Amino acid sequence: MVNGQFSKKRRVTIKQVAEAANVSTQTISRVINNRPDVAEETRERVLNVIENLGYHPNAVARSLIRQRSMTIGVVTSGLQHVGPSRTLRGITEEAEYQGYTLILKELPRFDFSDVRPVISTLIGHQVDGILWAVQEVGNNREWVNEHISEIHVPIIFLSMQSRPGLTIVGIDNYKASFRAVQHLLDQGYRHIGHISGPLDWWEARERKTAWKDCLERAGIKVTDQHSAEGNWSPSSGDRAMKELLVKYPDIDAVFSANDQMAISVLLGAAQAGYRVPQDLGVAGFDNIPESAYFNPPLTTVHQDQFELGRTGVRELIKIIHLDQKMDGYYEPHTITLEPELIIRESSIRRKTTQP
Amino acid sequence: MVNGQFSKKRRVTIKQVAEAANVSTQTISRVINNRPDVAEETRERVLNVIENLGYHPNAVARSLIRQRSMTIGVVTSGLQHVGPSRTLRGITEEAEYQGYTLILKELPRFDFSDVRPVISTLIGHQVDGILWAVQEVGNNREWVNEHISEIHVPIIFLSMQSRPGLTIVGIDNYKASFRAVQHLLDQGYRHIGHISGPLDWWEARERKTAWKDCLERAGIKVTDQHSAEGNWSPSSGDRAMKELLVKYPDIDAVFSANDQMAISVLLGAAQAGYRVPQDLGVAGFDNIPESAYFNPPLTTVHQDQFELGRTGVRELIKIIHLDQKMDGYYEPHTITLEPELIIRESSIRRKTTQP
DNA sequence: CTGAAAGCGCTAACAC
DNA sequence: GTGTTAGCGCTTTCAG
Repeated sequence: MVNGQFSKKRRVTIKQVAEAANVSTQTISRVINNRPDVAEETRERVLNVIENLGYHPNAVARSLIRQRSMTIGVVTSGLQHVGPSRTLRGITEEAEYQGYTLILKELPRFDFSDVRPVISTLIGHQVDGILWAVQEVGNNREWVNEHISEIHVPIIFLSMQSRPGLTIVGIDNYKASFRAVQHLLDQGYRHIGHISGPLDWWEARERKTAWKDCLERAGIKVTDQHSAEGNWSPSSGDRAMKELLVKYPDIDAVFSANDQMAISVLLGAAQAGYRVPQDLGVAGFDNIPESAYFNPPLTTVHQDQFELGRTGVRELIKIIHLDQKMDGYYEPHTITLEPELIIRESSIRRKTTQP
Repeated sequence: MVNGQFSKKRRVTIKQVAEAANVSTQTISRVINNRPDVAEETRERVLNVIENLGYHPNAVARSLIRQRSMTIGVVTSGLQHVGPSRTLRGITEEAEYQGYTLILKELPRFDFSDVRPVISTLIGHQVDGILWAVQEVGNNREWVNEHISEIHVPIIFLSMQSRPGLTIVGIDNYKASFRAVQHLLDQGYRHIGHISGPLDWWEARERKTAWKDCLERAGIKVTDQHSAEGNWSPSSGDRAMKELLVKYPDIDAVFSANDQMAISVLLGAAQAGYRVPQDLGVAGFDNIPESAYFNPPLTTVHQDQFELGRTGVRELIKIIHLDQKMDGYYEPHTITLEPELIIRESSIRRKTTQP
């Protein structure tokens, strides 16, 4: 019974096709694999039968005998956020392009650390490789030390701190943040506060450290009074902004660790009577599509998460191929993509006017 | 060679475990399937061996013999957008909860209609069911008429127009939009313009029709001058807003078909000297997290896409179970989730003040 | 160019 | 409680 009707139909097998076409299963196999050694006439007859019977080669049986599945396991988390889903978009596109099918697992939380069942499922499904597309949060990488040696398929990590023995694809959070803060300095802002992401996130720490380093290099002292911690959400940004306005009254600019919190900075500034960018410069991180239409349009860091996903898949497949050929030594390495600073109104200080 | 090192390790099979534990493969099978008919002592010994050898049951071989894979094929599109990815989040969670693994395919465009290879891949991978989580756009459902009968696994569609013979889970776009426009009327707005989504989208048409119907029921005449078409993006919202301000100078409210375009309405209004909500009421659709922090906070329709995904999986698995038991007749049906109107500042008209 | 035989890793059915 | 046999649907030899 299927889709409302009883369906006695069973799946069509290669054997049935063979019988219908009056050849052996071997010949069918040759046809569906586009082998050259089939008579043109036979091929056409077989293709016809395949079409008529609605035959789909059984990828499961094929994986079993070939010992490779043309399948990649993807582990992600937080798909409701824009970052992870843009990355996944890049992953699906590149995988499709390369003829790989994806098996998707989402962790319930970023800092979820009981990854054994997830890995077990993926390996059980005979994936040819694993793409770990979960940001490094808390101790959610601890399992790597213990279990990486048991994983006998190629694995690549996205967005994590570089460490020996692993292949990682990431974005240069530090350099990008440094550049954003430097831009605020260049515009004449001197009291630049920071709204960070949750500091158990590696990326949030990178961005915060860059902010601190950049200011200190400019001879500006940085204390705890100058930053507040959010959790990436607009509402946390709202709280952090209010906190910052209280504990850092001299503030004349904010570097927010993402755009969603930056929008609350803009709203909070308006409510507190600050004009942006005259009284308060604002810069964000992510370049979400809305950021160009914030009031005023937001200066931000564009990180190409789409490309991150694509690159991850591309590198993984390279390793899979090497692995399958069993030749050559493969050196784990870290690939870092360069984000770009997008300058918009929120940080362009007009000629200082006397209030 | 794996993860930087040559690895001679092959995958561990049930046979190797059996030899190491000095029992037959059958017993191993019993243990890994938690069958009761195994001596406690034997079970423990086997579990130990499994742990030591790092054995993972081969799901591929298992699917082959059991003729079911505990796998669901998910087809999606536009993961870079918030809607599809929130839906996917719901899908992954419910599937995980029910013990199903997902095979993910993303279509390159919403209106992509060459779906044969996608379906072929999924069926080839022996999925137990298919969840079609792509919105209805243009003629991207035409294939259903021709090919649905060839798909002999249960399939459920998300977010599409109800049609006989199919099981569909969707959100009541019409009712929700009607309610939003009614709310604007209740607040005293009378010249309510609409920025629609792209009209080849079924959902965009539903929202627009509801806007029109609601106004006409209130005795207000609606013409082409009163609406403009966007493509969901903030930049298209910006263009549409500018168009609307020109061709509908009396406008005193805007119902935007999504929040991303609504943000441009707010910015455009500010730039044109309209105060929101006094001079211009604004309502959106989606309730993205940022919308509560727009300036001013945005009245919008909350649609629970997360629940949409969960419900889709739940229904699909129900049908899969029915299908596998081969009993009872299953009546295709349409399930409609009710969105909720979230009223915020952007549409609450204060006591009318004389300018 | 085509076919026959063997087997991938697992489980259902049936012995014992 | 445990083992034996057969076979899921396909591809890989190897013959012809």
